[in-house]
Amino acid sequence: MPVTIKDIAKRTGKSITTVSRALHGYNDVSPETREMIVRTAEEMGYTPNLLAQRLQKQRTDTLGFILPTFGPRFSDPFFSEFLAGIGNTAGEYGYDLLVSTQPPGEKELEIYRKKVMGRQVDGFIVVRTRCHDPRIQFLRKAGAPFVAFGRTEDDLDYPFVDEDGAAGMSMLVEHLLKLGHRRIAYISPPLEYTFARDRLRGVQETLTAAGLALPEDYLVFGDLTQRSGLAEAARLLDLPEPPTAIIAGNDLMAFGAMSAVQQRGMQVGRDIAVAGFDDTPMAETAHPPLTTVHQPIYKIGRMITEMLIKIIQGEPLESTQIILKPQLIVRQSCGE
Amino acid sequence: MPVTIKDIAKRTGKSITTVSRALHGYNDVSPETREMIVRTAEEMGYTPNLLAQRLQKQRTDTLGFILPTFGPRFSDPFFSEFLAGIGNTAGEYGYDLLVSTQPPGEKELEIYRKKVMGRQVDGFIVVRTRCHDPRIQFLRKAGAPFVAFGRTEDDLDYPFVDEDGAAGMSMLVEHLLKLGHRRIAYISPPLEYTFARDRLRGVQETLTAAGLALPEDYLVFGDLTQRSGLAEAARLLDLPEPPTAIIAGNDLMAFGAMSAVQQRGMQVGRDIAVAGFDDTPMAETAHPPLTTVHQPIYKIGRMITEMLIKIIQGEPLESTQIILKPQLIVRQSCGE
DNA sequence: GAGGGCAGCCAAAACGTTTTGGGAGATAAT
DNA sequence: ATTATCTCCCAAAACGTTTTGGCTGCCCTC
Repeated sequence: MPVTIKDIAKRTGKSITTVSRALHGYNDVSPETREMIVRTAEEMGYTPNLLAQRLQKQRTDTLGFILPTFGPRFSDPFFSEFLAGIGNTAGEYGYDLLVSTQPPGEKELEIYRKKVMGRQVDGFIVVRTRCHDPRIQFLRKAGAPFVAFGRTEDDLDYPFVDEDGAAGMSMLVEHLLKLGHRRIAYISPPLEYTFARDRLRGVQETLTAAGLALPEDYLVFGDLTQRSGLAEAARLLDLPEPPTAIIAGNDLMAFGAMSAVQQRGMQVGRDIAVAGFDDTPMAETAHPPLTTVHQPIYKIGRMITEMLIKIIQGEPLESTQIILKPQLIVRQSCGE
Repeated sequence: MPVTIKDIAKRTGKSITTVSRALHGYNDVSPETREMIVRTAEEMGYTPNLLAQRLQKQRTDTLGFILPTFGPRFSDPFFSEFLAGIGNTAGEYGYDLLVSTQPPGEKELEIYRKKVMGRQVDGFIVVRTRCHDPRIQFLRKAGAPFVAFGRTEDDLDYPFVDEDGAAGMSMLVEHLLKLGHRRIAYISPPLEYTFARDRLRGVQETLTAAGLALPEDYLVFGDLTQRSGLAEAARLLDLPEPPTAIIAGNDLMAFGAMSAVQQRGMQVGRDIAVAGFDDTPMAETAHPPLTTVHQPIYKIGRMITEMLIKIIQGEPLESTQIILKPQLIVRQSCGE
């Protein structure tokens, strides 16, 4: 049996109220009584029952996060880092983190519903926003606090942090153009994701502005995994007129593309340029080091968590919609 | 105001008891009443308050998992996959997953204490066991259900799943010996981890059995990151008599080692062999594909979660201490 | 010596459930 | 006509807290 406040009351001969108030530092308890209560609490190894506290307080001090897993062998360095960001921040502010893993789809919304309406979490962190995201529509309607990583295409007013993916891609394409590339291909993430559209738009607009275009067979689609990056890059390389540069919509697919190039005995950075997006930790230590667009993933995790906590606590936010300017990281995978 | 069972009682004119029992399918409620109650509950958008349910039931239906993050840019594909395994399994069994991120150290135990004693979780999943692991000692003493991924060196009786790291390394070293390598170096994870000792032992014993030894300058230590794999491999390659094969204690460090080799203009698999351990998804799509020892990470996550849930529910386990036989995955990073 | 103010304490309600231990009324068995 | 057996229902306690709205003495002040 765990020891409760009632046990302490009995032991000290004080009332439940007094014990509770003593432990919380109210000033209507005499110093001696407080001291005695605190001491016995410690002696008896008292730990408050968080469930009871929360039920009473009507707050859970818990943040919800649903990790979009795709298939069993899910492994995305992006999310490890993001999770570290929100986990550490939540911990610092005294919040817990309730994580569910769920592929997008049918049951996804049901989880959000259950957690929110069952008052299991105070707020949600939503990632990988889709163009018309049912999760955001639901959370808005339910009046639940949340912050999203990424925008939707519906013109809704809700708090989010996002990176300017179009600008990032634009910088990347400019860089490749400057290096003399004219045949640039793009491996896009699925277009249901808003960030995928942004990035694609960045690629297309910049090419168009340079008097080029993104030919149909230079635009292929991967599912964000390394494996699909390899497969799609292979298809590009096997074209009658293969590209001289391949941009992938995220680092993971870029790594796959690098492997595809190398499998053909070519050298990345010399024979063909490969670039990614995200700047995951591996980009730096890959061979050759990957030219990519930096997203401060960990920091974004922190920002989003802090925003969410402020919203929950009713504090005002300086700005509710934040779009970060990307940064081009030039390494060796596109040559000099 | 969320709608409660009391509201339904008022609306239907039935008692709170009856509403609760109707919603839970007890058979002492007439079919008509039940039907009516269920209908109004739905109409009113009732969702049970999980906090209240849990307080009453004295069970949280929540599993705890503390993710050991090292530094802000934490990103370990191993844990993504493991997390997917436990997350999905927990979800299937109706359990929630409470995740904390915490570097090993001081405050670590405090978190375990708070979650367990505060009755916030029904049980814990412990990973990256250390030789004398204070977490395991604590959980045992507290009588909290838990299952560990990995053993300790204390001879304690507690449920765990582990892979036979020594056997795995043994197979790997045998493989390299068969390929003719005699100068084999090893990048070890920190020896505070039990798995690191196992793997090192496997390397040493197999080399010794072959009449070789692991010279002192061929044994270096990394911190499991790709970056440290690169740095340590660089040191090995700069030795007056560099090794012809480098084994890394995990895949991530092996990737770093591959980069170090390639940076020196050498070709992995031809000029020098590199091998890893874990068989993370990237091993297959790396260039060259990495020879490594397979750990069914996702499946282990599932197994551990299922074991923990059984323990919590008081069901008997077929076996409480499981040691999996490893599997050598030969790819191209060690040549033919 | 009445009144005010203060320090220190506490009973009871509340949070939203589930479960216990009945109890009323109808029907069936003796 | 009594007893037993159902069927359907419910009041109240319990889970472990926090908070509200007191109360009791004591000391001061006039």
